Amino acid sequence: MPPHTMLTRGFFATDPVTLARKLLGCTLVRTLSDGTRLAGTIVETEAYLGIPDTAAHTFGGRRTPRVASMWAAAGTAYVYFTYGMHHCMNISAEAEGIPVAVLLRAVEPTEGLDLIRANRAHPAGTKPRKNPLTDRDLCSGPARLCQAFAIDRTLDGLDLTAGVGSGSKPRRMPRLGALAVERRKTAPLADSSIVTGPRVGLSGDDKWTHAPLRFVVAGSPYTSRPRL
DNA sequence: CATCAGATCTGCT
DNA sequence: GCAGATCTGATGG
Repeated sequence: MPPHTMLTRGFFATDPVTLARKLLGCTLVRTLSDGTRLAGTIVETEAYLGIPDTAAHTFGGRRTPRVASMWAAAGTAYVYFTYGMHHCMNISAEAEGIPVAVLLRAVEPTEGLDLIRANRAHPAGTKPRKNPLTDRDLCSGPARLCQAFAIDRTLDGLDLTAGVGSGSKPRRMPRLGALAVERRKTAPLADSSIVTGPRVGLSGDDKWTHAPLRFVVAGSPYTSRPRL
């Protein structure tokens, strides 16, 4: 990916609600070790507000090795494993020491469709899928998009800005550019084309459970369920 | 389309 | 031990 299309640290160094909105329409890019490029347009995000947010992994100031990336500098990948078989990818926001992040919930795949389909049809170490997949089911969910893009814990802690801009050092620097976000070529999406709703999969029942912290591109058929 | 059980593992109690 | 920012296949309308 040409350097000028990468997002800088400054892009991510804002509050998670702002970042969740700004990320819509940007391109998630996964470059495999053999150079294969997988990409998709981000169409759904969720903001997690950290210490006061009962639904956030860092609620109450929790700071364990697993959630270290949420405390890291803006633009750090936070990839966690859950339900015994799924990965989910977030991008940390705000400055180092402020444990907030944005969960990537769905993308519209645009490059590397053949491999994306293969990754979803027959995930590594599992039995091949029984039923056929439609294109809109390829990346319409946080765990689905990780499967499609071969994103797992080895990418946790990666600096998505790859050193562009100023800021602190990344926690980890494995394969440079293995994971990145490209900026939108045009202006950010207008508020009128962003629909909000409550976050998905929360079991609580407080103001955080129902807060409109989920953001989707209006009318996109590539978002997850429940549709807004 | 809606609901539901099962899969399967990590982190924390 | 147990709950969890999930997904799939099956069943019923």
